[in-house]
This record gives sequence, structure tokens and C-alpha cells, in this order.
Amino acid sequence: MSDLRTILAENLRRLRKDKGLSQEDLAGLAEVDRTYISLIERKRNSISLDKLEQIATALNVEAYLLIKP
Amino acid sequence: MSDLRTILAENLRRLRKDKGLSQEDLAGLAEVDRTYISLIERKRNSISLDKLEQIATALNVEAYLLIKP
DNA sequence: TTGTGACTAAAAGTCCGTT
DNA sequence: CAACGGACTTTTAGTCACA
Repeated sequence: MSDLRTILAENLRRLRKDKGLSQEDLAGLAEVDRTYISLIERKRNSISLDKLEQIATALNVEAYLLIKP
Repeated sequence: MSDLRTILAENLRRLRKDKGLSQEDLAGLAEVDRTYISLIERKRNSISLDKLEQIATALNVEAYLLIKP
């Protein structure tokens, strides 16, 4: 199974909420589509490294922390 | 210049060499084409989370370590 | 043993919406 | 505010012959 999708979904949602951001807020900061954040949090797709980096930057965290259990 | 593609390329090559594996050996273990490993090490594409996990499993390491600086 | 261009198939990612 | 759908474009996945 895709454990990493679950880990990412959980980490992302936690970090996003901690910063008081909506999916749309984060999408704006990361310059990705609004629906895309939703897809990740629902584990519907296998995000690319480039997008992972964009989102990590928007959240001000190191990218690897997004997929660290 | 330490974007995720570069970090992954370096970590992957280092881990692979440490285990004395050729690109072809690793490809076999990870069940991907040999040239695909070559593409990653040359930073040609932004690999997906699923593929990252597949390769991490083949190397017996946690996936996040592949993209940790 | 690895790098590379060329190519098709598949999946990511966007943009319009509605519930 | 978030889940979700459809239709679309862009990028990755995957493979080959050859250098």
C-alpha cells in the first residue's frame, strides 16, 4: 500500500491546521490549484517531488518532514 | 542549488554505491527499468511519492531519508 | 556500466463547476 | 470550508536501441 500517501496526508493536514490555513490559503501560498491540496489530503494522488517542495516551502518546513512518519 | 531532485540524486547514488549495487541491480530490486534509475540520478524528472517509496523499499531505508539533505 | 533521445501510455495537476 | 466530478493540459512512467 501507499503508506507515504497516508503519512503525507496526515502531516500536511496537521501542519496546515496548526498554521490556521484553509486548503485554499495554502494552495495560494504554494501556487498550486485549490483542488490539489484536497486531493493530497484525501490520498488520491502520488504527488511529485517538485510539488512536495513547493508545498513544504509554503509551510516553511523541510520537505522531508512532510513524509517522515 | 540543493533542490529535492539534487538531494535525491545524491542520496540515491550514495546509498546504491554503499550497497555495491549497479543501477541495473537496484532496478531489479525496485522492479523498475534500469534507465529509470539513471533518469533519477541525472535529475531528469520529478518522481512521484509512490516511486520514491518503491525505491526506498528496495534499498531498505525509510523513504524520507532519500530526500533528507 | 551508465547516459541519452525518442517515443507512447499513464498519471499528475489545473480549471471549471456543484454539493 | 471541504469533498467531489468532468474535461482538460502537462509531466512522469516506462521502454528501446544505441553511444
